[in-house]
Amino acid sequence: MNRLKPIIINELRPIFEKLGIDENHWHPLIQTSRESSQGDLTLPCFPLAKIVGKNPLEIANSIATEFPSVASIQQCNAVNGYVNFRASNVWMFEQLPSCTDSMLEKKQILIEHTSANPNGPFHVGRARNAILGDTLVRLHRLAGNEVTAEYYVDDMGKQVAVLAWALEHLTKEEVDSILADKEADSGQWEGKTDHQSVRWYQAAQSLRQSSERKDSIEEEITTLVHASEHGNSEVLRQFENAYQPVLDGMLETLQRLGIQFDRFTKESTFVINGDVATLIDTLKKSELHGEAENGALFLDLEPRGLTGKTEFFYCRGDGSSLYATRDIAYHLWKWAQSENLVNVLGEDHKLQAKQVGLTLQELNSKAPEIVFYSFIKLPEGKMSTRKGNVVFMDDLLEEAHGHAAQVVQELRPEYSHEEISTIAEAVGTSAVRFNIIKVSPEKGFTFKWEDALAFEAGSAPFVMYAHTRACSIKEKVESSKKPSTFEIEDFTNLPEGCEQLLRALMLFSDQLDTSVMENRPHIFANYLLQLATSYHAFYRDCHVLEGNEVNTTYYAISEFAKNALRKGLVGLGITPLESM
RNA sequence: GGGCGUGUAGCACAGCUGGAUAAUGCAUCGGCCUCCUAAGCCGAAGAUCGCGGGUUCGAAUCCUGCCACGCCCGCCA
Repeated sequence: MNRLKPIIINELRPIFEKLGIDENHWHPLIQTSRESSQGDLTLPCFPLAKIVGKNPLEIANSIATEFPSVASIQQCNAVNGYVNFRASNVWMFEQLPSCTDSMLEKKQILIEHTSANPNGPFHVGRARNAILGDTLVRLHRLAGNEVTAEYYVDDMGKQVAVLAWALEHLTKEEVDSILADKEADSGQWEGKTDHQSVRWYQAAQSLRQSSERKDSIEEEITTLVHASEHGNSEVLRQFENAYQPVLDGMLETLQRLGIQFDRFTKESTFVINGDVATLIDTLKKSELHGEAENGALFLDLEPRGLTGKTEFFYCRGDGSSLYATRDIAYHLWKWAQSENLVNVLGEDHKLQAKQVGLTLQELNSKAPEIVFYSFIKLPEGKMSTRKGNVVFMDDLLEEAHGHAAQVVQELRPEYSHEEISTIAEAVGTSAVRFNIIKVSPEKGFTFKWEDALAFEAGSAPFVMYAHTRACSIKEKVESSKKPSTFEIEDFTNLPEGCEQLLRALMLFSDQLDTSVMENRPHIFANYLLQLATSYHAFYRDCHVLEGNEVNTTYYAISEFAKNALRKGLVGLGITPLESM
């Protein structure tokens, strides 16, 4: 309804000039109505009462009385000190072709997300990052922004080192015997590289903890880590051979969720090309610079507002860099690639991100925008690969597919196996995505199968179904032979469901823009539920096909809604289906 | 101990730059397929918005104290 604002403001201007109230006072008061039954936009007059020394009810009344009659506004009335404006049906109908267009200025943006260590299969704990990140990518694209989706590959450091060490030193038999006391692998994912490699990683983790060899193993791993951090190309190649198959497996899983990346940037890049060394030299010259007894270097960020432990270490005593140091080098590089940066990070990275951001500012660069999210827990508690307390994304998606197939089978027994499988895949993956994306990221999230696989109202299939109904109408209209048509000429008295849908469509760009501006996809997800609900109401009240007659007005509205639904679904990474 | 976040019906969740009767879904109870796909629609019931103070014409929303839960406070990544 933001498109209605300029119209209203135009008409209000002379009225407020007469009242002697400055634009700065009344302009920002105009807001979307809380109660849509009252109107579309509302102007509360309470704050104005003080300025002119009048009763707010009086002010509201006089504004409403003086408000001229305009084609775009159906109604302007005063209630309890509020002035309510209601858009006219004709105006809304005219707006339909452009209702999905974002009103924001287009920008260039680099979104880094997921960036999970390639040391094992994707689990649902990591899924929130990937789904949140990918949805942001999609919504920014829907809003017309030029987006690069980027994955930062952690190709050095301890986790990869452990994996590389294990692959070099352990045979399959050794791995099997070390993991023998663990729950047996179902074997379902035997052919998938990430599931294979993770067994070596787990075996190594087990040895590091309890075997007699643990000290020597630790030493070997530490040697590898340090070699990688000094840019040792042979070790880095060994690492790559270890992690690449795992990463490929993870990406395969993500692909199934519709998640893809434009670019992969390796952490080691900035060690090898000297950026990290240059950065360390620069930081040494900072006025915040400090040095520990063993030669390790830090920045004291206290003067920049950090509290608690304010030393931020960027260089070890042996001269090697730390993860955060490389991250800063990476960010300096990213700023050269794009005007806007967004990172998606777990809440455990808050302090780290603060340190990186402050240091970037210290270097006359900027801190990126960051979307933080809380972790996904399981009902049994925190997810932990070591304890085997994980739900693998592959298992989840398989389960979702199976469950969806069962539902389709029951609901549409006439469909072929292939049709059922296609629908089940779309419904299953979409439901998983939607289940995670519809809640605000800072909210703690407990993963429950029953929620992920709930296909009723409030879920992805609910929205998909609205789209399907619209597709079905289109097909019926197109296949009916030379239907007679009629259109509605009087828009003043449309059925409730029709008005509701028009109103919902008018909110598309508002909601998309807010969602994109604030980087909060759940806003748009919830809006899409509202849009679907409204379409169902329209479907209930307005029949496009009545006998052999096509109501072209309704048909036009249905088509615009179908388009909006499709765009919205794609924006959330949900697969729009023609039939389901 | 310090920092950040969360606390809204039985469950889950929206609303948080202060505004009207706190929105939605699940679960519960009742109704709708001779009518474009019932994965839908209609209705009922269900909320001391964690607790206490404060600011205000007006507080779920802002301030403050307390309580509960989560995350962080590595020369790890």
